[in-house]
Amino acid sequence: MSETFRAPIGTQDVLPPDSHRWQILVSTFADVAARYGYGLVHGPMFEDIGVFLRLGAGTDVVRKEMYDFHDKGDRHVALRPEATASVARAYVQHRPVTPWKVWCVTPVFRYERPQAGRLRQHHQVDVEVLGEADPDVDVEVIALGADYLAALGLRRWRLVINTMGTPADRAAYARTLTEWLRDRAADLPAEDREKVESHPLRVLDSKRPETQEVVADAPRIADVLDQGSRDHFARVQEGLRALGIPFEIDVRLVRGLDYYTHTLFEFQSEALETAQSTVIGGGRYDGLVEQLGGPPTPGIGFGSGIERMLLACDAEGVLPPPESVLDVFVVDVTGGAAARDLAQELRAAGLRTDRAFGGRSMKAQMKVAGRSGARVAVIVGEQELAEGTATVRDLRLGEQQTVPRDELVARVRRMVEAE
RNA sequence: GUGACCGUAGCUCAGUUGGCUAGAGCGUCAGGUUGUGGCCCUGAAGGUCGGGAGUUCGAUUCUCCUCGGUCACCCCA
Repeated sequence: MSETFRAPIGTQDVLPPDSHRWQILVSTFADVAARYGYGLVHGPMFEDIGVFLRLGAGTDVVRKEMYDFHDKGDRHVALRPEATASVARAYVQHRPVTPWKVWCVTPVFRYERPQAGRLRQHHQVDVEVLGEADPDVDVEVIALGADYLAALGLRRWRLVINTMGTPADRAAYARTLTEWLRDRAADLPAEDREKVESHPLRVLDSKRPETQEVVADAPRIADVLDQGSRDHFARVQEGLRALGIPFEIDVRLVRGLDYYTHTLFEFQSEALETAQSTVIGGGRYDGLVEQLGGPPTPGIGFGSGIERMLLACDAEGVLPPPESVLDVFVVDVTGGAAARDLAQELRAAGLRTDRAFGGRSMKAQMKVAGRSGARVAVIVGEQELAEGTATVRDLRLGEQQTVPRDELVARVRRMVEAE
């Protein structure tokens, strides 16, 4: 009977004033995306599960982390485990003119064990460009990410890039690597040994030191890339250098989604002490649209976790302290009708206004007014009510004056605007 | 999915070698003024000591299970 509930494991409520910080991130991202000419897209938070299965059977996100279920019409659907597949599906469905440059904000669901910087429902801002294979697009997308970090005021991060080449390059490399690893499997920890046949690339970026020792002189992807892939990657590096965006190449950077081709990149916060430090991650996915039933269409994009970016912002102390969300607070000890009417009048004039309810004492109402952060209190007592006036108090200076009602809005506005 | 640590009021935490009505600070609410906040003083509300089972004369304190939290692995934003 008195059972209580909490937010589900790995989810969180975002309440004021913290929700304000969210808005800062999203609006900052929106500004940057607009500066690059990207349009906003909204889409369903769930899709036919087939959309996500195209991410690849070797992907944990698909294999074991999906929130999937059968709806009342027995359709097998899944909550978004990432944004790219949904956007690609929308592209196939609507066939917009290319290059299609879009961004979105979306919740993302993954059935994982939560830890610092990782949730079962988190939120991402995301950009995607479909229909353009030019390596300059890779550069633009990465530059957009760097500008986002800069706009937030973050300085302690590094950009790591790598290339997977074409799907053929990738497959060839995986074969080469498997063969090479087979001979050394005995030296690998059991967890990584299991991946030799199934996901050889994942052995490369294992965190285990024993594995890193073995893999140190493994064959490199660069050794199998075709000329086109080499040229593409070279052009990306050239672009980043030209734009003054510092980066490092990490030949062991793999990333978990199977659909990546050519350029892969991650922005990692160096201010975060946690194990999860990637704040932006993405790459090119030239085969994905085709796998979703569309025409051969190149694509590239990245996702950036809002919660994790907030952790990075905290670690660098870059977000401004929350400012007051109110201009005026109306105190009325004559029954509340005056507060009701004056508050609406002030709001109609564009002033951010709140009031006390419940007919509390003036002292109690003043306390709420003080706590509200409003610059001005408008006070109506029996005296003001009788003479058609209101008392206007500057809560910061502690000075007040009684003015006729028809001068109220103008007076309050002047005080709010005054420094 | 695996492992470690943790679980006392809304929040941050005391506490008892197992034993009378479980405490503090902050917060909330009400007073200290006849119409006034931020400081100060007083008081009040608020906890089945996460839940269940066991050991015991007796458990918030010991054991087990479970749920939840945190962090790490895995994986990823």
